[in-house]
Amino acid sequence: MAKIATTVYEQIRTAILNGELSNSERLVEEDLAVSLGISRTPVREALRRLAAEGLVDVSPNRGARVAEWDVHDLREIFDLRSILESHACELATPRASAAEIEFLENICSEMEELARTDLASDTRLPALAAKNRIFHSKIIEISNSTRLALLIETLIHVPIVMQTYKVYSPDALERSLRHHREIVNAMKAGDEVWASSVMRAHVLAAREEILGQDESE
Amino acid sequence: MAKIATTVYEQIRTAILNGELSNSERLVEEDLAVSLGISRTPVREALRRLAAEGLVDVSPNRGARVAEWDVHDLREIFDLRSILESHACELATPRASAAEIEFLENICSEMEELARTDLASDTRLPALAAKNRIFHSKIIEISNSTRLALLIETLIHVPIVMQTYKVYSPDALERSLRHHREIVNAMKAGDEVWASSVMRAHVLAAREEILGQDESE
DNA sequence: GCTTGGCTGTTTGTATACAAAATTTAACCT
DNA sequence: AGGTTAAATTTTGTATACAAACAGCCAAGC
Repeated sequence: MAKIATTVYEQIRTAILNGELSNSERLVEEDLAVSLGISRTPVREALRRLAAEGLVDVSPNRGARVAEWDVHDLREIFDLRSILESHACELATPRASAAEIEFLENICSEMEELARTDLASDTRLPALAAKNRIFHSKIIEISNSTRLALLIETLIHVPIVMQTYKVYSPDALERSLRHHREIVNAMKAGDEVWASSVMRAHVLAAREEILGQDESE
Repeated sequence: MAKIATTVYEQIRTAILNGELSNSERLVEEDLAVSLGISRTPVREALRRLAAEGLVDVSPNRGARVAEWDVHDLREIFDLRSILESHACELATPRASAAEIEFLENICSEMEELARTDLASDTRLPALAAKNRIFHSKIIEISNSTRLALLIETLIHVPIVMQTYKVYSPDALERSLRHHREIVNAMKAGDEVWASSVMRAHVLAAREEILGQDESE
């Protein structure tokens, strides 16, 4: 029952992230409002929030379009993620409690289990992506830096993370899961240099996996 | 004239940054609107933008307050700045043209000149802070990464940078200027590791200079 | 005396109405 | 026919009006 503006924000957001709104499509406030059965005011607020996040571009008096990113943008995003998430690891390592380590280990086990089984099911990839997201979020949470969390948040657009697993080869997937394990082991050992290095490699490996695919298009 | 929302956004922003709106003061939409002679709508938009930037906190149905930061927040900000700005240096170094290097050298000279003279004038510190900002911005611009620029932008709240120079001892000021020179030299030499290392040190030194003062309060 | 419940005033959230700007359409002139 | 201008339509920006949520307060009950 929360604010309509928040609801519509999430709706538009997921619509963009699922590719339902295609390339640089215009987002007319009135149209969105009537199609959602509400007024322009909350639509407007939602669009501004999306603009602040970089998911849509707005020009004065000319309205909003869904933002577009090319290979260069993706490189930037993964570069920055690799830096910021490895920093999160560095901060998190000396702070992580035994319970938190265990939590991360459980995620690892669950993901490994998912990867082994259910190869046919099309719920497998979304499930893996969701667990992956929890894993990374947890480390950021442990790092206990609100601003760092905020920066990474604005950088990670879920659809990309989602697609990550879509294009993953079985080999890349296994490497990814091994990275997760290694990160937790490093944190458990209290070795923040080790942990942050693996995280850096982890994100950069994902970058190459995705960009390799993209360039073949 | 341009959009009222943008104007009022800038007004509130500078008011906050100049400390005219004190500690976690409530920002009532109606009050701001009447005091500016406009309606609530653009005020609302301005407040949301400021919230996205982290300059104000808004709670649902409870309105906006100016955000507050403590020593811990400042540590976070400078830590992240040190990482991101040093990354900017790394990216900028192989890209910098001769003209851009010269531009940076000129800024260095101008700042050194300012530091030497005008010791009494109270325009000296604002002038130094302004040049300092241009120096850092230029490097970020050369790095040619829009997202990186965006992240740093959201991190740097001008008042803090301003205060930086206010609390600087003559010794710290000289070190800061020498850092700038060294950064440019490293970039000129095409040594991105050198350049980014100095930048990292530069920002971390600023952090200690400021936090040392803050903790004595 | 302390808590609890509802009342009132204030403030935010949403809807609608109107004004300004931009884009499209159409007509006009050469 | 082509291009230029002017009206018409669409769309954003701002103002206002109304509804819902919240905060403070007083009174009633335990």
